[in-house]
Amino acid sequence: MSRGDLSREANGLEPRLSRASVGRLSLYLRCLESYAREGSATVSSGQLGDVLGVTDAQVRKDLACLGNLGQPGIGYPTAELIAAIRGALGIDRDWAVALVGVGNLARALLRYRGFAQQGFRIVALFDVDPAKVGQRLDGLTISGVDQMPAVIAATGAELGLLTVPMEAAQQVADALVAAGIRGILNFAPAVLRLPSHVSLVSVDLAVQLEQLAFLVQVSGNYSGPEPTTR
Amino acid sequence: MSRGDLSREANGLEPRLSRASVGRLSLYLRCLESYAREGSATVSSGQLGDVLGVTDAQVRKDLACLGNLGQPGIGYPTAELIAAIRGALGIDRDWAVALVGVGNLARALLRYRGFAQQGFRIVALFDVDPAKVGQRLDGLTISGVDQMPAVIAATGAELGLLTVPMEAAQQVADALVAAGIRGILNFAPAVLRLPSHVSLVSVDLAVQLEQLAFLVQVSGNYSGPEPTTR
DNA sequence: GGATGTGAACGACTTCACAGCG
DNA sequence: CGCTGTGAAGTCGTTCACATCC
Repeated sequence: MSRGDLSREANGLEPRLSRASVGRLSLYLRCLESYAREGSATVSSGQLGDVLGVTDAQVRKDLACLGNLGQPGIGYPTAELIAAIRGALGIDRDWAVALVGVGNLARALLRYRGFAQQGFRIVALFDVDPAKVGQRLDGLTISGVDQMPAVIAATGAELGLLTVPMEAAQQVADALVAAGIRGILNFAPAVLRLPSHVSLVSVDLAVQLEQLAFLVQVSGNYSGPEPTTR
Repeated sequence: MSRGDLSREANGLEPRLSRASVGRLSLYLRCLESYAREGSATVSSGQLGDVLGVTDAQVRKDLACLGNLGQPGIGYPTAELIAAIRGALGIDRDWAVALVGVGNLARALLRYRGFAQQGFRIVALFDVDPAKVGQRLDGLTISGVDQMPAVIAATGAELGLLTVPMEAAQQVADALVAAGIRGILNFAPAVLRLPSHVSLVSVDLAVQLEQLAFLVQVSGNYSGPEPTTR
C-alpha cells in the first residue's frame, strides 16, 4: 500500500529518506531554528539528538540523506543544515493552502503561527453551510463547495486542510480532488479513499487520546518500563 | 502440550501489543463501530483490512493479542471485538481530562464529539491569562494555573490536554505533573521533558503539514505511485 | 580530541504460507 | 469451502562500533 520515497537530488542514488526520518527532520528543523536564533554557527548530532531523545547515530543517519554537509570534529553548519532540510522537505518555497469546514478547529489552524512561519499560507476558505458562505474571516471570504474549482484555480492552492465532520469528509475530499488539489491533511475521524496521485496525511485526535490512555493504563498496571516521546 | 499449558487469559503478559498495533486498534475500533451500527454480527480480517489499507494477516496479528475470539470460517463477533479492543486500549471506562490553554484549539477540542463518544470527559479548564480566569465555557469555569493542584484533585482528572503556545508549554506541563496528572496530550510545537511516570503523546500540526508537503513534492518529482494512509 | 559517515549487528514490524477448525 | 492463528521468512528501521577526517 504505502510507498513513496525517492530522493530529490539529480542523482537518483542517494539513500532515500524513509517515512520515519521525514517526521524527525521537521523536529530537527525546529530545534535548529532555535539554535540559529541563539547564534550557534554549528550544531552536533549529539546536541540535536539529546533535545528530542534520539541517539546521535540516528541523527547522523537521517541527515546523511541530505548530502555530506557535516564536518568531522566540528558538526553541521546551522544555516546550511536548515536550508538543506527545508529543501528536502519541500518547504523551501511557499505552499498555498485551502481550508474546508470553518469550525473551531479551522479558526485555530487559521491563527496558528507555526503554519505561516514555515511557508504555508491559507488562501481560501470553504464551508458547506450556506449560512457561513459569504462571511469574512481573517481577510478571507468563505466560499461554497460548488465554487471550489474556480476558487482553487484562482488562488493556486495545492494543499487542502479538511476540518469537517466525519459524515462530510469523503464527499468534500472528492470535491477537493476534482478541483485539482495535490494533497490533503485530514482531521476528520474517517478513513478517506483518494486517487493515488493525491497525497494524504490524517490526524485523528481521538486516536491520539486513545494512545495516551493506553500508555497511562499500561504504565500503571506494570512497573512502566519506558517513558515515551512523540 | 501434555501439561503446563496454563491459560492465557488471566496472565497479563500476553504477546504484548506493539506500539504500532495500538494505533491501528483505534482505527479498527472506529471501523467496527460503523459495522455495528449497520448491524453486522461478525466481521472478517479481510473486511477490516480493506477499509484501512492493511493486509488481512496484519489485522489478525493485531487482534491476536486480545485472546482468541475469532471464529474460523466466520470471522470476529463485532460486539465482543469492540469490547475487547476497548478493554485493551484502556477505554472501557471514563477518563477525566483537564484542558490547559483556552484558545481556539481548546474550544474545538471541547466540542469535539469524538472525545465524549470514547469516554473522555473534559472536567476542568485552565489558562494563564488572568482575563480568562473565572469565565465560563460549556458549563465549566476557567481556573488559574495556581489552582491546578486543588482543581485536579477535586475533579479526578488523570489526563491533560495542552493547547498553550510553545513558550508556556514546558512550564505548564511541569505544573500538570506536579498536580498529579498521569498523561499529557501535547499540541504545542515543543519537545517536552517529563518524568518517566507521566506518559506523553505529542501532535505537532506544523509537522503534519510538512509531511504532506514532502509527500506531494516527491510524488510530483517522480511518477509517485502510491497514496499514503495514517 | 571531537565529531562525522557507514557497514554490520540487532531488533521491530510486516508478509507469507499453511495447518486446523467451523 | 472460508477464515482464523501462527511459525517462518522477509523487510524496514535503529543501534553499535569503528575507520576517517578536521
